[in-house]
Amino acid sequence: MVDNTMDKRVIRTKRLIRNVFTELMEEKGFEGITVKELTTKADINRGTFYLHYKDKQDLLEQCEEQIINEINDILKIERQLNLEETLNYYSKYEPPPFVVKLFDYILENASFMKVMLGPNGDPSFQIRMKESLRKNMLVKIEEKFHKEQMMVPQECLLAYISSAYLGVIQYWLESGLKESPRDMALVLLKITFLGPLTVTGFPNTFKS
Amino acid sequence: MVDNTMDKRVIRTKRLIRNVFTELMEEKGFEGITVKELTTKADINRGTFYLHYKDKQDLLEQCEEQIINEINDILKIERQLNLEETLNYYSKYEPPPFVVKLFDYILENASFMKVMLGPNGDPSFQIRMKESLRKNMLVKIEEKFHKEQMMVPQECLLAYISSAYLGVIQYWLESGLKESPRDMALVLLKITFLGPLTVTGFPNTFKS
DNA sequence: ACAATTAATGAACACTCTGTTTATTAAGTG
DNA sequence: CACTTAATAAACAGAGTGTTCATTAATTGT
Repeated sequence: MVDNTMDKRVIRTKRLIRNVFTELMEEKGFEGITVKELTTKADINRGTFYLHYKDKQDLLEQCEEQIINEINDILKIERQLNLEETLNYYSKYEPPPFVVKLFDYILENASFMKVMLGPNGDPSFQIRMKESLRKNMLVKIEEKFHKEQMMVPQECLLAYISSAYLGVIQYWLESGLKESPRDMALVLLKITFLGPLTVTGFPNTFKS
Repeated sequence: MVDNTMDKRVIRTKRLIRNVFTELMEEKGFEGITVKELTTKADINRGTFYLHYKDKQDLLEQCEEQIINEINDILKIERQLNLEETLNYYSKYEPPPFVVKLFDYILENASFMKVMLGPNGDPSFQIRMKESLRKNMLVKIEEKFHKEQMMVPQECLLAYISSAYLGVIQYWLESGLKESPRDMALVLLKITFLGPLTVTGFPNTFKS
């Protein structure tokens, strides 16, 4: 537990640990990881691990903390974007830049994100991701609307959208990142604005 | 590992183990549970645990298997419901019965579901839930539409909707189950058919 | 370039939990 | 009531944990 982040040895060791940690999470999940195996695979002394982390839970939390902070930064920068501006982007078939940036960032950290949001991942990390998405929602509902004029409870809608967004991110990671960040941002924009039913192309007779 | 499910003692012991398991999952998560503590809290001999389960992983899987099977049964019974029929329900502001039944079942098993879908839960269980939802989707996209007429990749839309559904279920469990199963089913129906933007009540000028 | 600093190592420690086995006790069965 | 079998108690080796300490090696600032 030292915070001297300047020393080359510390940087090297921490990077080693984190890389092997990601691999092992993918392989056997957090439960299945032992500090012994982790350090053996990273080719460092087991005692060295405890110089930097309290235990493997602490390692997990430190990794997650960094990612969540960086994602919050991306979403925060352009927090001012309101619904009209977003609609304006949509009318030009152009996704808002901060959504593209989010997908760019996920792409850069794909291996970690894929593991943490996958079947061997950490559900509390998924919840924190949804929390970030909700606080910086594409459709900024809280500021714009009063609860009364909503057709469903506001909390339900926020849960719906933020979960849907995370789900699409999970699909993207799981299916091999074939679409571009820009395309993915457009997908979210389209489904959210047009609605799931409309994007299927089903002739929508009752809506008016 | 015995399958004599008739004996009163077996039923009692298994029920004890599962109840304490749910409590401990809530408290400290799967990682934090030890067979020792589990059996102490359940007031049974540690050896007895191994008479019924290979290890705690096996216990988790057996519990999940049962729930997933029962949910699949609920969703399968009415699998035949097609989009027109669902739209018909919607036009009468009445949710399809099988969606209400799903929420009824979740309510009955609320403590287990809340834990497994919460921050200390099992992400692979969440994935299996989404899988069940996708296979028996309210909007039965696969049968009804060709991929070409879709405005976004079909897989993305399926990920979007199934994740959104699960997210609303998670919200419902987390927020104390205040709404009725029928109300929750209606919420899903509304958001999915009208779209997230429309249900906010925002004047929708560009859609036509 | 060198002395000072400190990260990394290797070995050892007591401790906890695991999964299995054995003989014995107690409960449920027909 | 006799039979079957689930539950118990105690013991076991094995594996991983988190800590300590003396030693080695790498990095830093001057």
